[in-house]
Amino acid sequence: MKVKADDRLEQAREEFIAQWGAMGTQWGINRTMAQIHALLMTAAVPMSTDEVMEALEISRGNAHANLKELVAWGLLRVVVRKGERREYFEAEKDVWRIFTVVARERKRREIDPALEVVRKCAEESRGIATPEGRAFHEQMRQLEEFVEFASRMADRVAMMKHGFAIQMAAKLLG
Amino acid sequence: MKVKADDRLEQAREEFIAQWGAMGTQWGINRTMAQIHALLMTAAVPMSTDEVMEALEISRGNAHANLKELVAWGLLRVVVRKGERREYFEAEKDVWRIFTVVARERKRREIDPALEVVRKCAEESRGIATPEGRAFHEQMRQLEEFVEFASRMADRVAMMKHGFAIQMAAKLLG
DNA sequence: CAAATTTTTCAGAAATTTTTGAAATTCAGA
DNA sequence: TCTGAATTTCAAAAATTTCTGAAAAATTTG
Repeated sequence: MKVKADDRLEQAREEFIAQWGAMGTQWGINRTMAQIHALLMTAAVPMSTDEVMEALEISRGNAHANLKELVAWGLLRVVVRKGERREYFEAEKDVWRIFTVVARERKRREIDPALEVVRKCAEESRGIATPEGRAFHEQMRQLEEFVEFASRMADRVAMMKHGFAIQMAAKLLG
Repeated sequence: MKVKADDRLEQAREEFIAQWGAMGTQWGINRTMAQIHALLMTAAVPMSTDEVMEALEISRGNAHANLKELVAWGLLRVVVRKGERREYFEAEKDVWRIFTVVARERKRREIDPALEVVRKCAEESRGIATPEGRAFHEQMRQLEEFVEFASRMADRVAMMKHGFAIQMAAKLLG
C-alpha cells in the first residue's frame, strides 16, 4: 500500500518535472533551469548538487550553472548544514512569491531595455521637420509613454502582497 | 536641409529596427519577426515582401514566413491595391492594440499550457495518503489556483479598452 | 489555356544556445 | 601546510533554432 502511494507520487512528480521543463522553453527559460525548479519545488527537503544531477541525469556543470542562476533569481536559497561543507538548495514554494520574483526578472530583462531603446529613438528623432519625421517621432513617443506605464505597473505588482493583489483582482474580475 | 532631415530620420529608424530586433530575442520572438514589425510600424505606407527583403537584407523565405506569422498574430494586415496582384503589409500602430494582441498570444503560449500541466498533476496526485503525497498535491493545487487566476486576469486585460486600463492603472499607481 | 508573376514550401546551411566533462580552483579540517 | 572534498570554470560537442535559396505551387492576365 505504501509502495503504491509512493509510485503514484513518483510518477506524478516526474510528469510535473518533465512538463514544467518543456514549458520553460516557451517562457524563455532553459529546460534544465525549469526542471531543477520543478524538482526542488516538489522536494520535501533541500537537495545537494549531486542529488540534483542524479535525479535529472544531467552533468555537474549544467547542474551547477542552473542552480546558481536560480539562486541569483531568488527562486532558490542555499542551505548549509552545520559541520558540512556541501551546499544544499531549497526552493521558494509560495506561489505568489515565485510570481513576483519572476515578474521582477522579466521586467528587468524585457521592459527596461525596451524603455531605453524607445527613449533613445524618441530623443534622436525630436524636431525632424518632414512629415515622415514627425510621424516617426510621434510613434516613438507613444511607445515610450506606454512602456514607461508598463514599467511602473510591473514595479507595483512585483511589490504587492498577496492579499492586496487578490483584493484588487476581485474588483477587476468582478 | 531636406536631405539632412531625411538622413536623421533614416538613422533613427535603422537604430530602432536594429534594437527592437535584438530585443525580440529577449521576448522569445525571433529577431527577423521583431525587425519586420519595427520596420512596418515606422513605415509611412504599406510594404511588399520584396521591399521588406531589400530593406532588411533577408531572404524571401525568411521574409515570407515572418510576415505570415505577424499576420497570424494580428500585428500586420494584408493590403491589396486594386489592379495589383502583389500583397502589401501594413502594421497595427496603436500601441495599446499592439499590447493586447501580444498579451493574448503570450497567454495562449505561456499560461494556457501551464494550466493544463498543473491541473493534470493536481488530479493525478489526488488522495495519495503519504505526507509527501499530500504536500505535493497541495503544491499543485496552489499552483493551479494561481495560474487560473493569472489566466483570467490576462483575459480581462486583453479585452480592456485603453481608456479603462488607464483609469484602472491610475488607481493602482496613485 | 499559356505565360508571367507572386506566393509557398522545404531541405540543407548557418547561427545560436545548451550541455558535457574534465581540469582548475577554493575551502575546511587535521 | 597538506589533504580531500566540494565548487567553479570553460573549451568543445550536441542540440536546437533560424535562415537561405531554389524549386514547386498557386494565381492572375492576356
